[in-house]
Amino acid sequence: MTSAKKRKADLQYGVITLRNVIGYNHLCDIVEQENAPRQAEQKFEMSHFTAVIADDHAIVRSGLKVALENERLVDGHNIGVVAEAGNGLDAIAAVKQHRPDMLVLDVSMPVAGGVEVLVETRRWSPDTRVIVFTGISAMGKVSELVEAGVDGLFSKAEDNQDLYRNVPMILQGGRYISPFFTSILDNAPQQSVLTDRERQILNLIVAGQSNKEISAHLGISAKTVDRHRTNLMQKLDVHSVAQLIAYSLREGLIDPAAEI
Amino acid sequence: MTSAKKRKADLQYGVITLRNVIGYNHLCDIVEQENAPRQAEQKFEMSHFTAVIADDHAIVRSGLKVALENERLVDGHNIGVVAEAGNGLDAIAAVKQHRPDMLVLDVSMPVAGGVEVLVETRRWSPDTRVIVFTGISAMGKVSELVEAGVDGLFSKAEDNQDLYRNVPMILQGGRYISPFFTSILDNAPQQSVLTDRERQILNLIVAGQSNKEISAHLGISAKTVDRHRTNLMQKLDVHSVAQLIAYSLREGLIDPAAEI
DNA sequence: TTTGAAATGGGGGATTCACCTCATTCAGCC
DNA sequence: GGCTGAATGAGGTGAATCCCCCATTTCAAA
Repeated sequence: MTSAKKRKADLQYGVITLRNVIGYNHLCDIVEQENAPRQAEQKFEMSHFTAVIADDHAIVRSGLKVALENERLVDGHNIGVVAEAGNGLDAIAAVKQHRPDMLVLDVSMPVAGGVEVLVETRRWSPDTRVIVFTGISAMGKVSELVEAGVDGLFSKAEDNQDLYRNVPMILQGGRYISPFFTSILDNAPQQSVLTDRERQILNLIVAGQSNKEISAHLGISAKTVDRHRTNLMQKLDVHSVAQLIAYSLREGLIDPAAEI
Repeated sequence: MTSAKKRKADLQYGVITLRNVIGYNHLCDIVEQENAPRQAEQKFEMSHFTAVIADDHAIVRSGLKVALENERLVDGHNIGVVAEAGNGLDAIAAVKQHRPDMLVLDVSMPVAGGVEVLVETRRWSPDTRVIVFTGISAMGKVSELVEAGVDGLFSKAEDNQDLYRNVPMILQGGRYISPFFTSILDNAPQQSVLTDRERQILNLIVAGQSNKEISAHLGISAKTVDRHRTNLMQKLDVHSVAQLIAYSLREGLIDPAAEI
């Protein structure tokens, strides 16, 4: 009971958009399922695997398709790409329909992001191995993915051989995070030292709201917002709104394309 | 003479990094060369073309290589990829060495960006047709590329058929900007209403510097910086640093990955 | 049960920001 | 020569920021 409450708190302010899209009670259900043991081991003897590819760039999808279906790259494994998706919703639909052995996923996609697709895949097709192949390096997103239980995590900026070599192991139930990302996680100095409330207020600050506006929005005193702001800046070692926003950008906390 | 001076002014503060890397007098020389007529017509009868691919993601390079070398995609044209580059400097080196018929280029690359590679290519291999294939949509970068005289401009977010279909025409001396980007250029409201100095100060503001720091950096009074800041915000119709940064991000004036 | 972390709020002060008005210099243009 | 636009700089005002001080309450962990 207490652990459920804690989990609830952990998810509450993680990323605002995520909470708005599917609701955080729903999210808790997903985490319950995700923590249940998976039965991927029964596929040990199979030689043919199905895959779904989700990336907003067609050139990446076609490149991945060629690479995955060429057994000389992914050694000894016969992989067939049964569906491609150019956005998050299409990816979720494809997973529901095909329930593939693996899903290769980008993080930044239109309509629904990689994290949403990951948790929805766990819900509708828990046996699907989810491999995230992305160009981002923002610490926030990376830790989100790992906490959500991604099975494989590879960077587009690195040599693809790392991906091809580890696909068989992941298909057999293994889990692999590329050194590119583990070093990002290791080098995170204070990472998630921010409290839920601080994270929430950071989102409103970078949205361009003043202390007064934030206080009205949250129904608390402007002085309290100021208090949180001070703690925030001390923790992150920045000394102005501009630096605060620059930090948030690097960590992927805000969406550059979002309107003010 | 007057037009040359005007061009000089246009380039002076376009993007600070660009000016720092190669110097703006050098840039003017490149523009002179770029405006000179090209002699690509002599290749009308050739059946084999050489290409260099530059993209920081290996999966995109391999996908492009497969697509370009498949004559069913690029109809009737035999294209051979003679070199690949994962960053801007490698791309420039490859162009110098191979002087290819075409260069397929991404905009956001490590070490040197797509615009720098484009102007350097014009300098060292003026006959090379430069095709930019990118995922960005920031108005600033797009207009920069068009002004620099890119031969083809295609979006990764759109259907790749548009690229494949137009490569032969571009190889024969044509020029093609995808509708995806022309609509971005058309919808630009006021674009370059900012003066050179204002653009420069905007860059320092979004870098997190205070008026005092900026005044010290530029050797002018803090009051003058304040003056520019006020004009800046009036022109862009924003009322806080946060909104200012959000604007700069949308227009691609700053690099989200840059350190403070 | 104590301890501590987190959220809440208040007072105050130094600094900076945002936005006025006004003036000068210097370049290019008709 | 006069005009315009850009850059420069001064003075001032009200608001907001940044950072101290202080306190209470709640809740979970030791």
